[in-house]
Amino acid sequence: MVDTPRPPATLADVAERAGVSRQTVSNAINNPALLRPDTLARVQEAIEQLDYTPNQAARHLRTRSSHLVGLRLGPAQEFTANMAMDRFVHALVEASREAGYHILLFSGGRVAEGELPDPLGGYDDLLRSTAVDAFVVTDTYLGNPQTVGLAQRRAPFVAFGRPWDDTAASHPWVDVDGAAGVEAATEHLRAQGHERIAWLGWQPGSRIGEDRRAGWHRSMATHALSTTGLEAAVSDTVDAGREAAATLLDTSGPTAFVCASDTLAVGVLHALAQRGQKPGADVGVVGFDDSQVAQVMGLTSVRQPLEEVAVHLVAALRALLAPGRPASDGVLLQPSLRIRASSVR
Amino acid sequence: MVDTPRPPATLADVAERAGVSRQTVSNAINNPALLRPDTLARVQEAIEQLDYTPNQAARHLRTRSSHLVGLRLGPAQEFTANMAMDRFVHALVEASREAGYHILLFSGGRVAEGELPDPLGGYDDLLRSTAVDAFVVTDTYLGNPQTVGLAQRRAPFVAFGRPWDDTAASHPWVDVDGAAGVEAATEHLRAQGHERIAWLGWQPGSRIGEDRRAGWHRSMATHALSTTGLEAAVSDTVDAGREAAATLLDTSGPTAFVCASDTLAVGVLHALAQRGQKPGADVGVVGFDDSQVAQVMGLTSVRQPLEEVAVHLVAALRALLAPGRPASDGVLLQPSLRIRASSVR
DNA sequence: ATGAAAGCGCTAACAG
DNA sequence: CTGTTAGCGCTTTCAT
Repeated sequence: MVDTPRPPATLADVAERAGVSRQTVSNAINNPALLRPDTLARVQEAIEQLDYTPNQAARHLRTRSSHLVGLRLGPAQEFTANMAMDRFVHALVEASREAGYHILLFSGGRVAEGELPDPLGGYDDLLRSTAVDAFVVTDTYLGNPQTVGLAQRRAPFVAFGRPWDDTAASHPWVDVDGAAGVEAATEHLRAQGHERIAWLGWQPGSRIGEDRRAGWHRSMATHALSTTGLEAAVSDTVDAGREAAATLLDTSGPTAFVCASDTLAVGVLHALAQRGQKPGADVGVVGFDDSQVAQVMGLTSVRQPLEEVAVHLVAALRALLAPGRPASDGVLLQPSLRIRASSVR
Repeated sequence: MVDTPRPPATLADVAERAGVSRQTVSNAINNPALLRPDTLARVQEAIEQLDYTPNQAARHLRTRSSHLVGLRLGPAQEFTANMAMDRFVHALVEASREAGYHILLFSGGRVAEGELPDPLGGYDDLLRSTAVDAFVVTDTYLGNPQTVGLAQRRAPFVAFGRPWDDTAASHPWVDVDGAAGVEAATEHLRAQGHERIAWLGWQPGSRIGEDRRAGWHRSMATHALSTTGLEAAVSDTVDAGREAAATLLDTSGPTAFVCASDTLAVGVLHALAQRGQKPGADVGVVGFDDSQVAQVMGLTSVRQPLEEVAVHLVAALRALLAPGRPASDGVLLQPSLRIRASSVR
């Protein structure tokens, strides 16, 4: 009753069945145009009948290409980055599939208390063991030791995130224009009649944070609105956001908040609830990331086009791995604003 | 100035450098006990100097084991499942790493409007092409066509999720005792003095949903509390949860809600906000999944031990792929209750 | 304890 | 257009 799990068919099996040589079968798969139509048909029929699928390992060994792309899941990813990571991974898997690639997840390894994570942890082995063809690097917000390190090792990779201050960088990258997103958010609040629009951002040192703040500043300048006393820089937690919002409300009476993250925006919502003020009607609030939290709480938020990011990353990957390496380049995509109750009067 | 990217060292390179045969180097890596200490040391030194890492493709071809485990990311994952997926994937990657496995993500493929997704979409090719050694199957909540299908194909896999009604199932699985989690949640609300505790669940047809509901029912029975008029079954959205909660509050005056998901619990919070009632102080609310949303909104929630689930899954995987296949078995883990403001008076 | 030979399944290069 | 030859880097016999 037990149908013995026969070993999968090989090229040789197909060749024999179709009455051709192994090479011809190989061509039928990788270069069908080279075959005469009738031969091709015969081979394809044999493939069908034997339910043949090429052995990846053998192909990989021969062609030195695994069609695998490595993606490192950070050691206990930063909360903020985490909020959108899920969507990004989905998008990347989908985009890769269409290009014939699979995503290989790996971990940076556990980081001991008080130790800095090895920025290249895990990359090296995967690369040298020829387990992956290339990497997608996402955590460029840490500064960019990994892009530099990978470049030194001549590892093929594409980055989600600009090479901010590394002018020597010469790898392909895709990023989202955070400043433009925040600017649109600020414009939106202005259009709702707000003039005292506060910025709730992160502590200095994050290029991403500085970029987003710039969008607020630009918009305020455009409308000749004062920004003095209207900003705070805190760590990316709900509590920090709540406290900072409360202080700002007490000291300089903003009527709206633009935040560097949904997390901070939720903090603002908490502060408003504590004082019995209604988001939207009383005080406008906009977050960043369009996380599930924003969707569920009715929080207006800047949404990164992660699906598009993924498609561009995969396109860059293909170009990178194709024979004639074209010049590296960067792509900057525009986010969109998801307007919900928290910013509408 | 360009340091030519020399091809990685091979076994032969190491052998030559160490003055031994290739085979001895192979043994040094896979079976060090076979070597004389001094030979071993010499080989290891050569490995070090040449920065040698075994070529995965060659090893894979030879041993027929890729050390890759496939995980399918569902086509536009159900919202609920999604909320905890991120944490699970992290946990799985981490657990796999320690066992020398990597996670290969693949997509079920896009599902056309109105079409049912192919439950085995993507699995087959990966398996026959020897790209992965095994699978982790997560979406058993769909019923379990994939476990049945995979079993038929004799594909090695372990499941996160019980084989509910498939008594013939003989694969290893790990699951979380949802009923126990909900029971604990209900007990907690009872300890807070609540007697009219409502259940807000999903529409029938989901074994997971029925299981969770059973926990509520059991707890209510234990305390001889009536459940009549105290339950609603809706689809898993915030709006549906809000409406159902409002109706229940109007018709049968519950003082607390236990919900099948955080999504529904958020709906309850919305309903309370609309009537000016305070979660915790006025009406107790407990969700399920301990998602970011719960953490950020101060929602008490049942938390699945996903890290532990991952560890058990990987252990099962190792046993499955090891020579002497031990009998399959299941593991049922206990969730814990994360108590926050929404359930405390 | 070490070495020699064979071959996993495939494709690149060349020959016919 | 099709077939032959060779070899990717490794591990598994089987000798020594």
